[in-house]
Amino acid sequence: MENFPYNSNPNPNNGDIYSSNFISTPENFDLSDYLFTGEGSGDDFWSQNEFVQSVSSSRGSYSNNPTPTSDHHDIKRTKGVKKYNKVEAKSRVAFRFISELEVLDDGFKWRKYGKKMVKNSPYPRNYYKCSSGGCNVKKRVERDNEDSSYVITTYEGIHNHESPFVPHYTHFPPNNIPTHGLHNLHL
DNA sequence: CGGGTTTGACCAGCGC
DNA sequence: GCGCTGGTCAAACCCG
Repeated sequence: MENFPYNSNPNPNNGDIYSSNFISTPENFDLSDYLFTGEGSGDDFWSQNEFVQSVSSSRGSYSNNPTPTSDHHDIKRTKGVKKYNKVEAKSRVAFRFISELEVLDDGFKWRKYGKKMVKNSPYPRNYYKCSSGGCNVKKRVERDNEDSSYVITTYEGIHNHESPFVPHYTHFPPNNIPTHGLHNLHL
């Protein structure tokens, strides 16, 4: 934890986003680079459109580049590879911040399960799963190929448990996260 | 020895 | 159909 200045816990199940220590080094973290994404089904916490509007309208450097991967989620699997179904949607949250370190210590335990070189980027993308049993939250970590001082971390899913390291804060409704938090905390 | 990391392989989706 | 790309698995490996 001491290697990373932010105690950011993006889990919408707790209120860390509103906690005073959510951002402890504002000079390194531009909240307008702090992205919320949802799935396209419209039934989610935040639809993709809501995300684009609420974030890109204020600045949104990634508004034209929302999390680019296919929005599918595991339902069943064949040999070695999961099959996906868009019907099952999960929330997704993306952060973009300046850091020399690529691993954001967010209070959860993550197990790395893959590393992949991605097109149009000299930097690999790393894949992590929450190592807590029964928790299917994943995150992807990659460097911004346009500005390697930035690290892009994308969380997918919602933890079904509390952070083992971060105290629980007051509950907040997920619907309140995006614009409200952005504007209140804008630097 | 248990848990995490590395890395090659596998598969699905997509564009052509 | 084919090739490319992204996401995941899992065996081997590493480390405390």
